[in-house]
Amino acid sequence: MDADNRSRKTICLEDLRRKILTLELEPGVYLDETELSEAYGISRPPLREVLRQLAGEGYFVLHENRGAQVAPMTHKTLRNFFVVAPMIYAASSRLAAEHATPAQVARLKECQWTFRQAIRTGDAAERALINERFHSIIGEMADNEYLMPSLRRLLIDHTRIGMTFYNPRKPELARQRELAADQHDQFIALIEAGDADGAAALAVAHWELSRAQIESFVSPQAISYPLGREPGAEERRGAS
Amino acid sequence: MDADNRSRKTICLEDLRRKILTLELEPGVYLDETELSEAYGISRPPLREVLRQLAGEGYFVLHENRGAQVAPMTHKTLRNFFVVAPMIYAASSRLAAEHATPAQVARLKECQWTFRQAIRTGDAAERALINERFHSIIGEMADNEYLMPSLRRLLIDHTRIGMTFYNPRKPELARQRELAADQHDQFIALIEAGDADGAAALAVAHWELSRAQIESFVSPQAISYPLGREPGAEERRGAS
DNA sequence: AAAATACATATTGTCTACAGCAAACATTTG
DNA sequence: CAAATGTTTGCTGTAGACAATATGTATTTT
Repeated sequence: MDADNRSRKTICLEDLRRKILTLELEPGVYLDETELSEAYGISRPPLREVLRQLAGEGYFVLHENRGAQVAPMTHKTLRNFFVVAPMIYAASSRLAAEHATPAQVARLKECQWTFRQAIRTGDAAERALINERFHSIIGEMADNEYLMPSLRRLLIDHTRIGMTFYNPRKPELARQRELAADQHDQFIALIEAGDADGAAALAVAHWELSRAQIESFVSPQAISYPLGREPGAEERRGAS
Repeated sequence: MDADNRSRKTICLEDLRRKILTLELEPGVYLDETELSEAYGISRPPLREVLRQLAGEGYFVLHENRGAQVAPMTHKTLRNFFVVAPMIYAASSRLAAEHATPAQVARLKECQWTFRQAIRTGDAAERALINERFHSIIGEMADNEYLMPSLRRLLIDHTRIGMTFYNPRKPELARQRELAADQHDQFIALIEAGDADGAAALAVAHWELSRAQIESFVSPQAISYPLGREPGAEERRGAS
């Protein structure tokens, strides 16, 4: 029945995840069940199941009688993210180094190879998705069902934040991406060597790189105003 | 329509949670959708939505074409739990002390009052549920959507483990419960005072109490065999 | 003219009936 | 008698039709 062996329901699930991660579906927007079910060629009951599951994973917020809203990103969201991310990332990496199986390491290497490709040829969305998968695999290596839920939630918004603050005009981002990719290689080496402390430390460093990148967008360098004109004066004039 | 203002679907959701937390539904068992839907007076599609959501929260594991299985508890489960719990509990308590609102503190106090009652009059299941609620409220106080998923998952199994290793024959457990209740009072005081470090430290202490209790069941004190008879000799004789 | 209420419309929530898959049992054949 | 295959039964998965609720608009009343 399916060209793929994946069912249409599974396709729907994965496609919605992808669209949310890449911001193709913007945070906060409401989706129409009928439209979606028709788009994926399934009826509304299974679609609603999919939405419930994705709500459980943090992709959607469900409002009674109001439908499914793509998980919004507020100012508080970003703050909370910064507070928890390093702890969970470090813990995941540590456990990954302790528990990773050879098969998982192979998968991680393959993913990293794809990531290198994407850095050069791919677009921002593709890079973001592959990066998400890389860290997802590390999460799976950690093999801890109590840590995974928070990690999953973090990766969703880490990916979306990365997409939000992406700007193709900034050439220094390319250098930072190379650096990130180098750190990925180090992750693989440390995990393969079973170096838990090293992996945890690298996770923090990797996080710092990402954080600095985000912060450079959130509070960018001020432009130098001529003479002593008040910052924001133009905006006020334009708004009135 | 509803005697309660909660819909029957909500009742179903909450009742399944309760039954799983109290081990009324044992880990690993498979549930029949038709039976359940009839029991709660709803049809199968909304029931399936409920199951999907609860699967997302970690109460169930869904197997394709095989139905819903109450989340099983293996040896690995327990190990993983021990590894992650102190970190997440400490982090939650710290953030709770930093962010708790007066209204939330009031709710926590009310919950603690109920807990004290339950220690004397309630049964094991009631105590377990109220304890779960107490720590859930602390989680809500932390107000961090990235930390909450793991905390929720931990509380599910913490509650179930507590029920598993409960034995009404052990009088020293009553003393430990009093101690736990005292620590709850300290939680309230520290959170109200905004003492983040204190709350985090108390979380670790509270965890240690719980851990010691669990461990006393997992590896109980050996009985003293008369003379030099080999441990397990009886079992071997019986088995052959 | 403005506000409130009633109605119409669109969307979510639910139910019943059917289709598909899997496991267990019976039957047949080597 | 054993093993393999066919059949049956009971469950999960899905579809389409119906009910309920919320929102927006139009009309009426003050």
